Amino acid sequence: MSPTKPPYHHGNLKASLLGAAQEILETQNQDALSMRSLAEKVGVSRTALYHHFSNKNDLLCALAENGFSHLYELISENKSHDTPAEEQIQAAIIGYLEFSTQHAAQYQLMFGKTLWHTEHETHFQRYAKDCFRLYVSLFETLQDNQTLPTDEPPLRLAQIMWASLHGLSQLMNDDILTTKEELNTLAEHLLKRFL
Amino acid sequence: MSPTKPPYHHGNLKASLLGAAQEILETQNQDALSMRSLAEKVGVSRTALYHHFSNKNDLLCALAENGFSHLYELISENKSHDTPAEEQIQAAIIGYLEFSTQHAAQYQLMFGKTLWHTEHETHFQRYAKDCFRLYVSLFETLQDNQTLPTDEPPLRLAQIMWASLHGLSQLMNDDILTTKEELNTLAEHLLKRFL
DNA sequence: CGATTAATTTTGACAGCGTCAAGATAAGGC
DNA sequence: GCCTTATCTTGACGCTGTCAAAATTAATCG
Repeated sequence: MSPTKPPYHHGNLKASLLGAAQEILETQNQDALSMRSLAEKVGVSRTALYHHFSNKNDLLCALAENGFSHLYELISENKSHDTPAEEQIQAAIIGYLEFSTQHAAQYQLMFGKTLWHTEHETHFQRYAKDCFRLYVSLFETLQDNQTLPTDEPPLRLAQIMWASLHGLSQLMNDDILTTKEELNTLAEHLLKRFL
Repeated sequence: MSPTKPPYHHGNLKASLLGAAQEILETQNQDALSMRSLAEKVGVSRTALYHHFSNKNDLLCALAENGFSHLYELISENKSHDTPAEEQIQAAIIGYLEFSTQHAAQYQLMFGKTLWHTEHETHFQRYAKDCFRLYVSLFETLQDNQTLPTDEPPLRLAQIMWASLHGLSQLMNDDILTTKEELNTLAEHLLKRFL
């Protein structure tokens, strides 16, 4: 019947689950995402999920990792472009804030304590750190360009910038900052402070 | 027997509950704080709490408000002291980070989406905003002192500073920044960037 | 093609959660 | 001392994540 007929049992459940979960995150908030509601949305029984994710935390990790891969591409794009250096960092800031505010629930997940407070380093955490390393290298490039001051190591610059962007994102997503305009002017001031 | 004997039924449950809840937040994390476990810890039945807090959210608001009052005093102290202006802002930064990292779970609560994403403005939110206003006035004073540059309105300065501190706090509390030393050096760099 | 193995999904169950309704208890005001 | 009112308990409901065991289906091998 359908062009992409599910091959067996349900079909490729894992992908469907991730897609449906993402959709819940986009349209509702994080605690609307329960294993049971997700199962129902996809049309399988409550425990079918546990053959593809060992537990809820595992599923959340996968979703968060998708988020970091999104961020990874965003940073990559900015690096490869042949745009002026000053616009590059501007684009990085704007891009970051757009991502964090347009995918608020997913962003919350990516930086939430749930996935970071673990005994051993997880695959997800390694991926996230790779993402941050790429971010640091962007700052390195911009220092070589003389776009950014070189009085501090690129790691420090990147850390402070990330922390500031993270703080702004959180305040925005938690409705403590109220308007998008407020966010934009703050982003501008932040940029000015760095150049 | 005891010098402060509980006057009736259980005693002053509300205060006991807040105390016990605070203790859970200090020693464990936020999701260890359940209405039922709290009731058991204090020695009453599950639903006794609902005569003092209309629901769990209400209890969390009270805890978060305590946190803001802590922050409020912290800022007040810095303002009243006759210390040099430059040390004032340094103390404000250090004090903020110390509070946010030493009371991580409570801090999470204070800025978590749960308490901020509401239909109408709550008492808790009004209190928090008062706290922020005091913070802004600190920046105002420091601009009058010529300690801080006056090219931007104090509100913007305060917002960016708060966002940066908030971001640092979150990264630290979520174990994304790993060491206290890293936090301290970042705080120094942040201060340098503002002066 | 048929039988066996392996992957997948379901049903049933358990403990924990927040919270409502109804009843029990005890304190304070008259 | 009675009555009102505040306080607390027991019972219950629906929700959650997750385990064990059974059932179903696909893949594989002879």
